[in-house]
Amino acid sequence: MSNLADRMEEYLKKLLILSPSGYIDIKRKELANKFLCVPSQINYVLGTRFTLDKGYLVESKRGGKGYVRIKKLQLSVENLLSTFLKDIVAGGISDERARGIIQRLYELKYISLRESRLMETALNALKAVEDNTIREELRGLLLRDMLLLLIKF
Amino acid sequence: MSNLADRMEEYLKKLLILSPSGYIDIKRKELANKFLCVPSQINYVLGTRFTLDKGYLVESKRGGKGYVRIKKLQLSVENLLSTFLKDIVAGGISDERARGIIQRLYELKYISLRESRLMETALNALKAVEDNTIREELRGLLLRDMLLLLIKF
DNA sequence: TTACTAAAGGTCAGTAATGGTCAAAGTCTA
DNA sequence: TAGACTTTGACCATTACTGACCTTTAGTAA
Repeated sequence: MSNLADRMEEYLKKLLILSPSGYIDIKRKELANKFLCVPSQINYVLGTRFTLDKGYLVESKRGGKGYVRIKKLQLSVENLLSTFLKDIVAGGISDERARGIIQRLYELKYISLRESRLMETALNALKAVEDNTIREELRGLLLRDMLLLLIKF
Repeated sequence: MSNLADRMEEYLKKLLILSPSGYIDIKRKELANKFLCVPSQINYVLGTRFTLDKGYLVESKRGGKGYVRIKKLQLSVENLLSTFLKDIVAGGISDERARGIIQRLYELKYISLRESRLMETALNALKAVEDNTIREELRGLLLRDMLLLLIKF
């Protein structure tokens, strides 16, 4: 029922959980063979599911003895928040980045699923704002205030 | 008496009753084929028969392996919410009324303190929007989407 | 060293597979 | 027959997947 990309994502995340080192090394071609697809499909999955915003770091090496390494980042909530707040205060913030932040906070159990969805919904509503610049600013404001609030409670 | 839309409604409701999970997943195109109509007819049926007011929630995903999920809600607080929703959809909503709704939901223990604050914070951020009319609209959108979200989770 | 080769992995544009929207046309019904 | 409800179809948006072509690296023969 589910598609290739979803199954591959699930597979890789399972491997990550089982890995004591916190990262996994894979061979692009081997994985493609295992899932009966072209190698570039791996990049699609990595590019859509294992982004930095979602808390993953992907490194790779080409050529002989090449590999793709997927690492799950472990950051403390404090670091996360202060980094993000700095970014935000500096100006606006992209929609993608904002969502990444929310996702991370959820993974860190700092906010509940419902809270994370509420925040995402608030971001969504901003799509209705016509002006690009204003929207970015508003998004920054919104996210900052919500984060500050979460710190308080 | 028995037009396409009615027959399709009946069919889907039958499926829902038979589904242990409380929801069903369908393929828009397949269903259209089964009923010998254009795909958009499915959207018409969903939009007229499976609305929130009637206790249904519809979610979907596009692209390969996409789907349309229809969920039957267990009514209770949902009733209350849909009442609020009707008000909101009618146009914008005042800041006061918005806060009133949030307060009410908190009192009913439908949302936590933290959740209520998050929602209020989101409303606050809108103060930065200059244009009065746009602000009202945006507030309506925002609150509506957040309430819809709460129903889902 | 140098140059060549094989073995990786990366990019990107194109295609396929879905579902969504909206307005116009058709059909019923009070 | 006006207004409400249905149905259709053209056009749009999103997500997944593929393949041709490109870049990098390790190994090795000269």
